[in-house]
Amino acid sequence: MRVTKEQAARNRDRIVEVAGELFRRHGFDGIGIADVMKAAGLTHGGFYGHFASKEDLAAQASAAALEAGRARWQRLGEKAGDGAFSAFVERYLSPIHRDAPERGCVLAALGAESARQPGPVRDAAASGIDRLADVVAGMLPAAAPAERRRHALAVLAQMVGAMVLARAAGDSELSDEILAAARAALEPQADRA
Amino acid sequence: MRVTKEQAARNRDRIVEVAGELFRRHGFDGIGIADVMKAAGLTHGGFYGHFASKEDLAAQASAAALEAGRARWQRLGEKAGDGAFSAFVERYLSPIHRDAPERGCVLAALGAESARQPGPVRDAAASGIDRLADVVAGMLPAAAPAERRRHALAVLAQMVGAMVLARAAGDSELSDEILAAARAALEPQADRA
DNA sequence: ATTATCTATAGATCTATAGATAATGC
DNA sequence: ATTATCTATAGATCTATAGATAATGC
Repeated sequence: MRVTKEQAARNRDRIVEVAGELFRRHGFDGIGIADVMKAAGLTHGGFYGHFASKEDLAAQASAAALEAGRARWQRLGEKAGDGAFSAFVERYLSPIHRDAPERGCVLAALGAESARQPGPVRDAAASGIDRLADVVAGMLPAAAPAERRRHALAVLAQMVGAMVLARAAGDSELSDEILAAARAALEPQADRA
Repeated sequence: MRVTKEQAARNRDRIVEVAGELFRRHGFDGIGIADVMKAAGLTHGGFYGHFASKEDLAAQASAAALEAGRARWQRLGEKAGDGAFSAFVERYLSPIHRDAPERGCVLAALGAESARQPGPVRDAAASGIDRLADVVAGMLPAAAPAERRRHALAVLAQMVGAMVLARAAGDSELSDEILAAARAALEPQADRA
């Protein structure tokens, strides 16, 4: 039953990864330790060798998924050059993102719930917002730093809110309408003063 | 133990009301039937005389709280006249709203979770978004109906997203920064073409 | 010998129901 | 007699732990 130290480390990483997906899809309270471990191909009892508690896992899974998202957005921005902001808006506000929350933005999937979680989970969310705002700011037209920061936070809010509402609207026509409305509001801002 | 028909109806309304508050504060999965009934001053077992299931209560509490919010926003708009949009933005994006989710916007508190709930709860959320967009549209500068609708949905998304992020950011400085950034982005739109 | 994982379970909590109780409303 | 509410509990689920197992790593 025992595995190598390297395999144990891989198992741990895998738990964090599948937990990130399952929490995003079902919410922190919608998934138990047993579900996570089963999805990772391990047994329930093995969990506490890797993590102190469910809260501990929630904090680590949040932080890891937020950082993975930030890195992906940054790569997208670097690849798209001048069109970075438009490419980002198109990608974020797509039906594909809406329909796959488990691989999408942590803030849209778990933002409201994170606010109710204990310290470490909240801290991960707050730090994630801060770093994502920096990435967005890098895609915006040149401006004074303070204005750029404000603009980035406002953009981030609009995208997260549009995704939350589009998902709440289910598979109705309204859902597509919300995504289109936010895209229409955001895209002109790619070359705003 | 038995009460009058009128009192029983009041009890039922009270259950819906306190459930709306408790769900907004703790999430659908963060509150049990026993908690709701205790807050309403009744016992656990009495619940199923009023509702078919927890899901049934969640749908009714969502619909009632969304409608109460819509009515309040509409009254605010009528009272503020030309300054309706600004007044609405100021009120919605206030620290007071952020710190009292149990009396605040259902979409910001439960939007992401509603998306994962069964049919009736989701339907209530979708219908709520639709009606709230109408109220917001009524506060916006005159324009072609289709453009007004798009604009209203984009505004709603930005406000809901800002509130979700401000709550996730906890009581950090970042939280106030997010609210201020969204206010700065929204208020010029009161007299946009 | 150490330790990563597994089996099994304790203890708490949650939804839902069954049956008793007692006051309303015919 | 009807019925709104209460007491009590069944059955499921969830977090966390204890002790056993077996393979690694000294």
